[in-house]
Amino acid sequence: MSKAERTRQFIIEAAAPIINKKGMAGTSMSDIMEATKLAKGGIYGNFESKEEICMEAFLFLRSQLASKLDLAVAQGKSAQEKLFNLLDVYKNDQCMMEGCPILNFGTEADDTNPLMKEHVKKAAFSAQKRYLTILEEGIKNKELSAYLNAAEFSVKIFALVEGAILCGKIVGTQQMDLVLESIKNDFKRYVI
Amino acid sequence: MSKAERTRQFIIEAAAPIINKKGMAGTSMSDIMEATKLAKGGIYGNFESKEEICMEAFLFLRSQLASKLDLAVAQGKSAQEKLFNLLDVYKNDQCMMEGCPILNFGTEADDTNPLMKEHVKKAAFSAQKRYLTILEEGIKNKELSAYLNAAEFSVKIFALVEGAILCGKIVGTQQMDLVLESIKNDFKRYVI
DNA sequence: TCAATTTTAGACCGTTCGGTCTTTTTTAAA
DNA sequence: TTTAAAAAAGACCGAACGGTCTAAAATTGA
Repeated sequence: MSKAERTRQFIIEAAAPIINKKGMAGTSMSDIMEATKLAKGGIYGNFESKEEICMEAFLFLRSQLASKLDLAVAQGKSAQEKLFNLLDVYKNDQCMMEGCPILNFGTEADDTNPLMKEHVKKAAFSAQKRYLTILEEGIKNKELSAYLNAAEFSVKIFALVEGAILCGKIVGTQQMDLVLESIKNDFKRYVI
Repeated sequence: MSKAERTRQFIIEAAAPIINKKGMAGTSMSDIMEATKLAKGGIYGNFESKEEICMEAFLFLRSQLASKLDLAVAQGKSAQEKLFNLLDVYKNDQCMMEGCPILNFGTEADDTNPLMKEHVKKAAFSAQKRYLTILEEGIKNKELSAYLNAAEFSVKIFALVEGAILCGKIVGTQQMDLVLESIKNDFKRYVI
């Protein structure tokens, strides 16, 4: 890994939480300069534009979150454990309190940035896919009722989780926890 | 209504959809000047700052949406009709496609603008309250099971609706419709 | 260790930002 | 219709914006 590659990665990781918090339009290059303690040249030597940094920041946040979620899922032995572990990441991980990048970047990019929107769309699909896999395996293993429509339910869980995060940001964590709990209750209806 | 009051209102209504779409940070005064065909002086004679315009824009969008929802609810005769009418506003009203102001302003304001956050919080509460009233009346009228926890379910509906809107923006309207339908199915479980 | 190369600093660029202020125009009461 | 008051125009402001470029510094292979 060359110096430039390391610096590039360092910039991405320093900028990502700021952009996630303040938004793409709301984050200035000087914010990123301050966070990295780098001068203009140090940054623009590694990136073409602020937009490129925003892209990479999103991809970084997305894969960072994906890793945490995948790990949580992997540690569950049953479908229920897998799903509940996953939901508990949202509930407990304070690093997550900056907010879900899908929610943050998605609401900002949808009308302004088609390329970013496409990346967010992919991220949403893979989040849904993660739910889907848990549910389908649960059905296959006879843990869950075959009457469960896994495809639909995975989208519903996704919507509930994103809605829960919004509740958490705006109203407070009690509401977020309440919604996350309701997902668990919905799920339990299908446990055999 | 004085000239100034009319102009003020005109600016708010012209700026609101732009701010809702591009975000507060992403909308510039020149965007607003272009939309209103007014010069700087015409705008700053009626507002102290861009932030004030953003505030008023949010309050306008919020009350505009509230009116539509309240009307839809009022036209329903049963609890089920009321709720379904409400959900159909989100499903059908293309004016709504700009996105829910609670979602748009909420994700941007949460870390940056405490006053705005407070207004969004109030809006979220009153949205939940609208669901709550429908549910509580439904229980009182023996349309809905007394076992329904109206307070919790109203928060869950709120989260699902906001999640549905996000799905609609990022992935597509089919997913939004799917989630909105799932709310109806959840609700039906409590219909007596 | 040294020289070629890569990487970073930071002065600099034009543009756009939000906001002010004086002048002109429009409004509206007499 | 006149005139005092209110409202809008648009030139102007300093600051901050994203981005460039050259010179200095740090890295790296020999």
